[in-house]
Amino acid sequence: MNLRDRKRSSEIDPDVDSEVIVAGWVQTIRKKGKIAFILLRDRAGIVQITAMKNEMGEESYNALTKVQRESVLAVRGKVQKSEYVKRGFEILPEEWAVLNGADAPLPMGVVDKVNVELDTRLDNRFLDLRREEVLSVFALKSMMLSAIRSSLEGSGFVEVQTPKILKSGAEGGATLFQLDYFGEKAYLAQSPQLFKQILMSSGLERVYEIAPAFRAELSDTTRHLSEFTSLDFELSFIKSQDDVMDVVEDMLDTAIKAAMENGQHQLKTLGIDLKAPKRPYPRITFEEAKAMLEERGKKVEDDLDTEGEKILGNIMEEKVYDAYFVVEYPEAEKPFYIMEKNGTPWSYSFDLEFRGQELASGGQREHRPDVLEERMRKKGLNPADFEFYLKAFRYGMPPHGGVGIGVERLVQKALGLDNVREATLFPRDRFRLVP
RNA sequence: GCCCCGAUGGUGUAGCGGCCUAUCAUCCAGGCCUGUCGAGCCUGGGACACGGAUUCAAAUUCCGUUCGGGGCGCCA
Repeated sequence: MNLRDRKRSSEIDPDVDSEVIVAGWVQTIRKKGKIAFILLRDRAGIVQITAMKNEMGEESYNALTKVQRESVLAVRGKVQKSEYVKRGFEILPEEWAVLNGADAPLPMGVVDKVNVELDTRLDNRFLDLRREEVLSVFALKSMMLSAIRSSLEGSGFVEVQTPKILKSGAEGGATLFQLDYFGEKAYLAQSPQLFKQILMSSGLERVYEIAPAFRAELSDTTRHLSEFTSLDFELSFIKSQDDVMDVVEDMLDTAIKAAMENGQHQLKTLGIDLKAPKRPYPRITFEEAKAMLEERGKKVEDDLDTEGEKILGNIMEEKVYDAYFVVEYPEAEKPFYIMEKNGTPWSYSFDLEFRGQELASGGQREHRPDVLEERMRKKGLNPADFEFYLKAFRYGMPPHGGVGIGVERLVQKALGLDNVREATLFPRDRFRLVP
């Protein structure tokens, strides 16, 4: 039996194939005396192997029907049309081999009729991913990222990689993981922010990066991870932050439409009726948002809290807007690299909100070195610590802006998942470092 | 970092001081069945997180440890 000749379950055509080799995981064996039905699963689907004692001989039949669930099994056999089987055909085994047996009992059931808690699932992610609905999330994530890449490439963005081991962080250092770098203190990058901006000075004009970001926040919520995938981009020669939001909107729209188009099967598996958010995404100023919330009796101080975010999400949902921008936050709430709206307490910043949750944060950057240094001091930072960054601003830095988007949050919200960990293969959080 | 809550077979649970040699389902093992498809039926197997305390008696109450769950803050 040569496995190179194996057919994936979805490729078998009973009108054409008379004999096939299939291989996959044994999902269930329904033994019924002298006949047994084995459901063999591969990534593409499931085929039924029908084993008959009188055809195969007692010894082979007994051995085959004793194989443990989730073992890897290869079968060569006749393809036979059958009205008994849902797919219209079955495979009558002529030769079979267990490529790798599974221990029993399984640490968690793949098709058992009992719930499994997320924690148990994550401890046994390899088994969890054997479930079609779990795998579907990651197939859809891949489709969305692929669409985002083409969308950005089509708009003239260049993909870049920036260092994840840094001497200093983007905003000081409170949320950084510290590590030992040949005897010197170093940190894991919480964002590619400073490097994206340095690249604006290089003349690349438009760059994007899809890479991990690390946050040592002691957060323990359904929307935080210690390591997440950050989709960042930065573009030069913008007139205002509206130019950045335009790209974000196009990108999100493309990503969701790609999932709708290419992921129909997966969406059906998950039972999700995915719809692209209504465009254009409204752009509400912070002050307007504050007024809308206060109208509902919700006090707003300097920033939107989680409750405020959710209420605003509900208000916008009533107007059939799933996605919207909140723009011009108080500059005091925003990092040093954001441009102030001169003469006002506001800033040229925006958050992308999706059904009441922050998905992305961006804005126009301060590109004038003297103003930038002043802002750093205002935020309690020492410009001398950021010399490698400030240097790039002194020899020709174009006006620019950009954004950082949480990829797992995007997938979580788009697919309506309860927990961001569901959108992460091997999540890292405050309590989880393994697997 | 703060506030709540929880830990019972491999998995998911019932239990709320003595009626627990601990319930049910799933699972595993064995048996019956040649058309199953959440197969069915019969028999059997397997657990009170750890350490201490209270009590005649602790799965059950109390304290600590470890590990989880939800929320807040912070953020993507």
